[in-house]
Amino acid sequence: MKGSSVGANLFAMRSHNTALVLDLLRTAGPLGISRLELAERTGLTPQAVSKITGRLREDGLVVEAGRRASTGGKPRTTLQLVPEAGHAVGVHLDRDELRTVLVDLAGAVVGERRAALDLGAGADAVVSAVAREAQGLVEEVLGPTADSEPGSEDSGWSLGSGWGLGSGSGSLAAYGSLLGLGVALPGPLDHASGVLHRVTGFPEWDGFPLRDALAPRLGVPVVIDKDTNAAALGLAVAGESGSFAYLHLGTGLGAGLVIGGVLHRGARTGAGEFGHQVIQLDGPVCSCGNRGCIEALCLQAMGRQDAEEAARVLGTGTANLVALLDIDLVLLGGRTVEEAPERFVRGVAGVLEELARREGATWSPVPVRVASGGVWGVAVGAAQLLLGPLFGRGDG
Amino acid sequence: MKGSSVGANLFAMRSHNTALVLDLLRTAGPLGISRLELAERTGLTPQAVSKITGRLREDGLVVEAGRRASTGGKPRTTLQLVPEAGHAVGVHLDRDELRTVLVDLAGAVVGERRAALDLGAGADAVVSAVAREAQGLVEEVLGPTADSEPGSEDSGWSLGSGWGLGSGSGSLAAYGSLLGLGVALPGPLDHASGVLHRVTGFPEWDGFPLRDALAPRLGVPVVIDKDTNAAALGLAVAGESGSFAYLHLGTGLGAGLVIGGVLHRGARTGAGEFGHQVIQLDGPVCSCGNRGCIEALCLQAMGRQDAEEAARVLGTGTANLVALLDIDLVLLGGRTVEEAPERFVRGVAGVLEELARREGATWSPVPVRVASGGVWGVAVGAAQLLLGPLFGRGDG
DNA sequence: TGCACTTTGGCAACAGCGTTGCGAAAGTGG
DNA sequence: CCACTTTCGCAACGCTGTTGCCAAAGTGCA
Repeated sequence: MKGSSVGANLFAMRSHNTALVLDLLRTAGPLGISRLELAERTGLTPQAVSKITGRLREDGLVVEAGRRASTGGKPRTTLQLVPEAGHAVGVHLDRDELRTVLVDLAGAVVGERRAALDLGAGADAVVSAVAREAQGLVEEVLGPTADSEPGSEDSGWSLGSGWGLGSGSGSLAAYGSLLGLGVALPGPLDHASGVLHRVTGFPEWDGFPLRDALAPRLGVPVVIDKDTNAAALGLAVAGESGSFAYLHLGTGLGAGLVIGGVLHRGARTGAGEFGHQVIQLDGPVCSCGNRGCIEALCLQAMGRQDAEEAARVLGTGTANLVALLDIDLVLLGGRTVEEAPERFVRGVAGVLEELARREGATWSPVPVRVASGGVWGVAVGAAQLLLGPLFGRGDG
Repeated sequence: MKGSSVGANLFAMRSHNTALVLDLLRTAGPLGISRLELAERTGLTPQAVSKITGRLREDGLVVEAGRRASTGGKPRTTLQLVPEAGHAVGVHLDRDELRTVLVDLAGAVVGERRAALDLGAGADAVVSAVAREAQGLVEEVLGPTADSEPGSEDSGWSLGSGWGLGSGSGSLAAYGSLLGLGVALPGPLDHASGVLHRVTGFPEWDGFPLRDALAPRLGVPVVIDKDTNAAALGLAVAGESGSFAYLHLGTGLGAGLVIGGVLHRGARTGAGEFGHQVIQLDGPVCSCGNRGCIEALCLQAMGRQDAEEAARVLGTGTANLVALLDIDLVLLGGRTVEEAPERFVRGVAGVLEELARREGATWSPVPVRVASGGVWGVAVGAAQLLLGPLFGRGDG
């Protein structure tokens, strides 16, 4: 579990640099970016960038897009990511609904589905529903399986193949551009092993190996994570740089932490436990059994229709978090926030501003914003569990 | 400020692998470690390890130490770090005293000094005192400057030279093995620029460029950091692996966070602000102007001689931190802890155990221990600000 | 005592990485 | 039309870790 206690070799170096270049190409979007600009921003020499982008072009991930205006010499040729060269399915498994998206390499949502779901209906029913939605969405957007075209389409290359999952089996294995499927859901779980722990309110899920139940059935890699982590990862990939906290107000109250551009999961995927931070010693009893948790105080205030107090409670907890980690930004999301975004932003920002004023801080207070992505944010972030590693985000 | 947005080249790869090998050699201690064992633990091939250790031996950092027992073939040759090949000075600048240590490459303290000091005596006096103590300690332990031996001792190599600080100037520049000096002190400060901000209780230090005041005078690199960060770094280098929090109870109450083996400073060296976490909404007024801070509640309880309550307050704040970051270990240190270690350990551990019990946790509660290092821990950690980068710890 | 066997670790050749030197390509501007 | 600027690829290079091979240095059995 030590940070980077593993030796580097040439392959690792190439992967690192390739991911760096791909990430810049992705960020540049449809406008493209020139080789020299890539060189400046990575610190690599122009020649190294040429070699790397040459490989990417051979692999079909990148194409030349156009030319910049000349500044007195040969104009720069811009390069562009080929979005359809890679896809990932993202699934947001919530207590009462199932949102599924198909995301391309550029991070664009190219298809989405929504279905009602009862998390308490049992493992078989839920796993089947996820498989059905994912398969349906992929077929709808990417068309029928490539198998149906018998001509040996030997254009050489595909991102999704060769994952050693018994290729050929599984309903989605034939889609060459499909990297896999990410599933985001609430309860405590273990990202590394893909096993659930005590999904709150649904004891029958305790210990269920969700990843290993889905992967063989679909024939593509599956990654699972907490909903808050997925949303935070999605925001990080979408362009929020540095260190930030994503606070999710839905059925519960959780956080996703991105520290230095990297999602922080903790040793047991337990990081981000925000709702049960105690900010009122001997306060009201919470559903978790403890007293004075942020969640209990927040719910109590909301029950009294006292939105001001709820925002103050949330703000105090956020101020603790901001001070402890010295982060740059706070993003709010989740159903409850979507209902009255400005109120929560103002409430939380108010507490942080007062704190900064009181300390006579030399820095301006940490900004508070509503997270982009809306109700689909978690599903998109789930897809980024597979796309992120290509760009050097996450544990790939 | 993005994590690792910089391209890697062969030099970077070599540095990384060399640091990895050096770290394992350091950890192995005087017993030594064989080339094959290094290969297994780094994932490098034996031949690569042979090349790396060959360079280190040429540079005088490593020597062959002995042989292991044979297991049916040629016995493994063990390698050992040469501790005296590198040194660093660590300074703990506290409100009323100045502790200075000289640490060798293996992390052993080879000299220490303690002097009374008044942080309010003004910048000149304090800077002079630091310079005097450091210079005195180095001369005492390492002997008179190498300059005094005119014979061209061209054994080739030295860690400390060539730092581009106008070599030759400064009283310590002539010690080839001296990597530099680390200074740890309480107040808010900026690690990157080496500038102090509002050292609590001493407004005259606001904005003082401590690093740039010391470095030219001593002629060696100087790094400054918060006392809690230095102590945490020292513990990480000393062998505490994974993620942990170091809680320092001295004049104030602060924390140092090590996440995944790496010290987390935050964007403005502000991370670890623990004493002013609010855990009692509308609680008693704190010196910081806020209400219900851990520090205020703790001091209040201590004032009532209520050590139980103080430990419970500390435990509650610690439980918040542990849950938020999902860390593996809590270490306690500082003068107040040294006075009654067991009481604090039991108090904090009690809160964490109760929490785990209430949640019916599948994992055992996070362990709580007293930090090794005692009252010299901060000074040793300050020295590790310079030694750590050699072993891949920190921003070197 | 001798010989087969095991294990270590260095030498030499190698493949792959980014780097450097150089030149062709493709513009601008007088 | 030509000098100049800038981009970017080819070829040679230096350096990295890797592989194949072999000497060195032990153990264990006949």
